[in-house]
Amino acid sequence: MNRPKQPKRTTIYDLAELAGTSASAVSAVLNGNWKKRRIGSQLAERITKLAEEQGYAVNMQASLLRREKSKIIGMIVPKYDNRYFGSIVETFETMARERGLFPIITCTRRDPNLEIEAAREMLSYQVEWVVSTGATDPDRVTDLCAASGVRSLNLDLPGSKAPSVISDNFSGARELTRRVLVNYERKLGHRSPLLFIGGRGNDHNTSERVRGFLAAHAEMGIAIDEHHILTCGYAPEKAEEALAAVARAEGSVPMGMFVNSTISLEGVMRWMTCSGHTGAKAPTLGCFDWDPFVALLCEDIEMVRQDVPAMLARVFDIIDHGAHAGSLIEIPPVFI
Amino acid sequence: MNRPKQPKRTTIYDLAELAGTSASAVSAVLNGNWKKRRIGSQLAERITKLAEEQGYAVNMQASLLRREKSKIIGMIVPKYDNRYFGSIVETFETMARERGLFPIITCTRRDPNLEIEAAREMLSYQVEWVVSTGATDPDRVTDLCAASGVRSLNLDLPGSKAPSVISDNFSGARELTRRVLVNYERKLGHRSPLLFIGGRGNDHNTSERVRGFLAAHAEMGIAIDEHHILTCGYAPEKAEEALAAVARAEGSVPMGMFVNSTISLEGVMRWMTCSGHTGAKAPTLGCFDWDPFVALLCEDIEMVRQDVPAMLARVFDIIDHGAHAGSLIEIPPVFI
DNA sequence: CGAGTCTGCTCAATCGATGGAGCAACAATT
DNA sequence: AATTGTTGCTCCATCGATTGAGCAGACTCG
Repeated sequence: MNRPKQPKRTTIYDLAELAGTSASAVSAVLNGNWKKRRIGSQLAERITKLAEEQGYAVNMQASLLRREKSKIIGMIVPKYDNRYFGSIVETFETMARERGLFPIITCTRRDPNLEIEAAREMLSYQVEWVVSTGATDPDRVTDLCAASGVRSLNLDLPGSKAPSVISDNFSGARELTRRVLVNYERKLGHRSPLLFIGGRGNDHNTSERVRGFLAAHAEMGIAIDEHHILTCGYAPEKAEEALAAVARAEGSVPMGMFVNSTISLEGVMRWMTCSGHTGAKAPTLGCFDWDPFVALLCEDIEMVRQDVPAMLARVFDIIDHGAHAGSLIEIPPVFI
Repeated sequence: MNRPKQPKRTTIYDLAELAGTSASAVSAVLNGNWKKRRIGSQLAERITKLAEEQGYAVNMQASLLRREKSKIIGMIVPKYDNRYFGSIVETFETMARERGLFPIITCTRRDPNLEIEAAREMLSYQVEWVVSTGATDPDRVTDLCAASGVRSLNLDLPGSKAPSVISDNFSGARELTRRVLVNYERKLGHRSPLLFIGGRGNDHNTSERVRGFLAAHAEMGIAIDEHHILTCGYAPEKAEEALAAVARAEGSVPMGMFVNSTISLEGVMRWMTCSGHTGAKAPTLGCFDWDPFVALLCEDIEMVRQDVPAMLARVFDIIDHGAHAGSLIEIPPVFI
């Protein structure tokens, strides 16, 4: 730093004074429409240089207050603790920036109140769009946004009042179940129904995956034990406890499982480790989600990878070109 | 929605008109200092109810423009693809909110230009602090911020011009190395030097970890092969290639390794899988970072977990109470 | 030469919220 | 009755950038 530290930030008025010109000329030059405003190129250059020297940065608050569009886009996301949401956020940020939008992301830790709180805060920042990812109650967010004339959009979990982009849970789950059933038969020499674990029974994704799970069993003529559909929630502890409970009640646990997310898988694996179901005694697994370490380290698991790039491409397609309020776009997940 | 959709957002002027009062009364009521401004409680209540009914949300742009402090705090983060950065971001968000700060987070994908670009953008939004996490060139960010009178702070990787909060890499690496050396001896019946892989040779964390790695070897009287310190970068592919290159050149690879991050570990495991170093032939591993699936699935690995809550506690301690510009705070990582 | 056009700029209102200053109206005190 | 104090509000300048309107001066053309 060769300049004395400013007590206040440099403004266009400071630059105008330094350049011996007016604030509006400075503004026009710095936001690029000086040609339209017929500012001479010499003056433009002088102002640009001065701005650089002074380390000038627009005051967005002032700029946005005056402008009609904020170019800010908000995203609500439940957690950062798995690859799926991580890549959603990273892709979202990148794609938003490519379009000249400024992304604001808030993690709501699966707390419905925080979701609303976060949405409200985003509205205060004049966001143009709110993307609710995996929201517990997306329609409430949509209502809140609509009341302020802000458009919204659901990702991962659908809502009824805004367009939704989600994975094709039914087809993905059916295919995943098929594969696990085949693996199971190959390994143990006989057919047997799988156990479904993880997720919330009343969320769309989980119920669609259960439907796919049941369809695959039906296709292969395998009867299912309804007690083995454990939609116990997403937290690892829940899955761990649910399996332990089944083991306690029935003396054993099915040796083939459909796990609804990597988060639940963490609980399943904890249970496997604690109860000694490892190595040869490890169950045949399928997981509706992907993690690189599991893919590398786990012998007997089939993973579906949700197609995050395709999902976000659709999200921005809707942002750029619109969609019907209740439309549901289902993106096929990828098998590796 | 029982109200017609507003073409424009509700402002305090709209509310003032509806309540038959002035905008300043509305403002005073809604930002909570109506007692100081001697607004009657009946009017206050009426305004509050109206605001609720109309779904009013302050225009932060206008509010911040007028106020002296923005209460916005920025964080730059390299990636969202591992648990370490994920929990940094999640903890940061939570702690910022607890203090009434609004967090803005940008992922720079380890691109030095994006780091500067992101910092510049944050300055435009009048952030009060910028936290550079794992930044390639943190001092450049600090300079940029200082030129606008904005304070900054480094996390994970230190800089020389702003206070830095990092892991105690030396002690952590020394202890981790000791443990892996012991595990190796227990498993194979003899002592042998480990291979170090991952990270950038010229970054502070990596060089400190190498120092700890060497110290542990020296303590135990084990000589090291300098060719086996592979600071090949962070990307998984780099680690994979580096190991393949050693195998090609020397015919084999040391059966004990110190891996510098989970990202590099991903590459190491890919190499292990591809080259058949699994099961009994798997190397004894240590990883300076933690991942739940690795911890559960990998037999022969020792992991250090960086103490994210403690690190962020110190970060906010500095934000709340200050620290010297160049101070370096080292947080001991946790062994599980 | 005067009217019209073009160039290069400045003026001033504006966005919405905030807060210092001030003004009625009424109560309390001397 | 005159003064002082209190309550409950309103007025208006302000934050910094943007933009429609407008104004000199130079240049063009019939």
